Amino acid sequence: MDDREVFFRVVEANGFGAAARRLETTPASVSRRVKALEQRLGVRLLQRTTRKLSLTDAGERYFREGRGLLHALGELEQALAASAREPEGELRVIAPMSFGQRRLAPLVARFAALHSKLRMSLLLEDRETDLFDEAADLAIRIGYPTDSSMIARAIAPVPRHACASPAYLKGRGHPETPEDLLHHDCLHYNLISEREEWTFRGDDGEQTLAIKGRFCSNNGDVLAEAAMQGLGITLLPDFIVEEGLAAGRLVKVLEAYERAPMTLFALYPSRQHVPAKTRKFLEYLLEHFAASG
Amino acid sequence: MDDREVFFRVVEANGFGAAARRLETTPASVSRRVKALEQRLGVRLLQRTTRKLSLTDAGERYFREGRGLLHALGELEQALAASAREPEGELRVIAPMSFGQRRLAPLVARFAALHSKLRMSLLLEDRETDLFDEAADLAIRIGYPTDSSMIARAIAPVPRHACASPAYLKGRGHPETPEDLLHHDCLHYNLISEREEWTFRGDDGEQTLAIKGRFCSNNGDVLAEAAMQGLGITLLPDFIVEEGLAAGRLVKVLEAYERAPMTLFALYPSRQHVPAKTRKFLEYLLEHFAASG
DNA sequence: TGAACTGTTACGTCAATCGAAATAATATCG
DNA sequence: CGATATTATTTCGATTGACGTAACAGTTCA
Repeated sequence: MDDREVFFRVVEANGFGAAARRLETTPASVSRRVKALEQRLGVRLLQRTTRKLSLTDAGERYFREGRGLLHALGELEQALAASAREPEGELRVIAPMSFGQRRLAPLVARFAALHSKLRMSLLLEDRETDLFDEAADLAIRIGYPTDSSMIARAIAPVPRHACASPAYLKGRGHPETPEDLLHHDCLHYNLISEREEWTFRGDDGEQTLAIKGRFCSNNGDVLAEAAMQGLGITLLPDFIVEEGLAAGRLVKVLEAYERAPMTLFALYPSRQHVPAKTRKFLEYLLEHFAASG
Repeated sequence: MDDREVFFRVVEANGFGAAARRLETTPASVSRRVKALEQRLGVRLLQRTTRKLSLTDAGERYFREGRGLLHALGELEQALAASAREPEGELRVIAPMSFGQRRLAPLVARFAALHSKLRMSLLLEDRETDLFDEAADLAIRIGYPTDSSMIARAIAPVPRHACASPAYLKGRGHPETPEDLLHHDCLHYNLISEREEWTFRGDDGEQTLAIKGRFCSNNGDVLAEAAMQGLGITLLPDFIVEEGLAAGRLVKVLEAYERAPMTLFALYPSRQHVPAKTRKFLEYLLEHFAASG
């Protein structure tokens, strides 16, 4: 409690004892606080006998003008604290392009609809962006967390499938085991990992293959499109290839093998005092992806 | 130093270390203060890496709006402290009627002329007034201090003379010794002391006489006038009787005897944090009465 | 005159705060 | 690419400061 606040309460309560009761402390403490304030200002604020109390000129002015200022400051601080509880202001989210367009955008729109005080901004970029540079609150990533100064919160596993176009498979043959991929053109996604390696697990154990190919991109849709054009085999999240699969333009391969786990992550700056907007959005994401499997 | 101030300085200096240097403290302390403030508000204000520093939404708003408020509060406090140094506002002085009219009024006027920011109020009352009731800063008294909760500052001795009118002395005779007064009508001033006693000191030692008379008043001019009308002998300050003496309407008696000391006092509430207006006026009074003997 | 009330002071205790140094993390420079 | 310098944070021991209790002083009211 600020000394100033104590003084104002003494004036309001018109007495040290009364102020002490309202502040839930002792008259001794109140007396000391007022004394300390007077010492600091070098001005006597209250003229006091044991029985009567009156403001000096300085005290009168301090009460009249200072109280409003301190009160405004308190209001401001309370508003800030409230902003930590109720989402408001702007929530800036960074996400990969494909995932952002297909999965995040509808969620973001619905979340924004839930919180009228909140403005949302969804930045889709297929590169590792700095949360500071973009002044973003949250980054959605698929793969593995790399930035050690951020908190990485796993949201959901990302199912993937290896696929290719029917035409490609007709020409190059169906791979039946992971090793068969070594003789295929593989379309590599170069945002998540620099190493061109795919990992599969089947009945015969886990295998990591240094795949090769003639085409790579940092955009899943581009890879999917390349696959549909017959450029090779891709290993992409289901949400990217599901359209192509449904349309028959892509066919799953090596379905019997479990693909290396990929995870949908949210990265945010710190674990202490996460703003409500960020926290609530995270909860919303978790809820949604838990429900949708 | 307020935690808030520390935070604002960090933002201004754009760094904890830089802020620490300006505040003449350690980065450790600054870090703790900011952390404490964030804890108190429940909001993270600064997003910090070891290298970069950026304001959160809350921090931005707090800095933008809060800084002005705290600054205004600081300005106000500084102005109050200054008011303790330079006389301003209203200075309310209580004084006895006769002394106020004859001696104080010109001084008050001249003092007010010296300080343009000061308004002066001179209340003349021949009774023991409460400084609180009158909201006064200073009371001038002649005699002895009685109110123990006030500081009594002696300003100057008050010379007095016993006088009577020539007519009275012609009819009742000149008193040659203090004891002679027991057979005279004495005009008593009943503001200063309730006891009707006068004290004289001569070659033969000190004598206190329980005087008696048929007339008393709480106003010196009334007593002087009564004396001039031949009602008896008065013992009054020189500033009251000097006109009558000069005009020959009063004559001094018992001049060889030293009268009991009376003193001009100033009473004010407390010794700590005396406002500049009060302090300066006291100094002015002391200076003047030291010069005029 | 005594009882009840009010603000202040004294004092022992305990927690908050401080500075110094160690630590962790990250730009920058060779 | 690795070493260094810079920056924020944490730890630790010591000190300072704040608190409540209780005694005190002065004032009002019955």
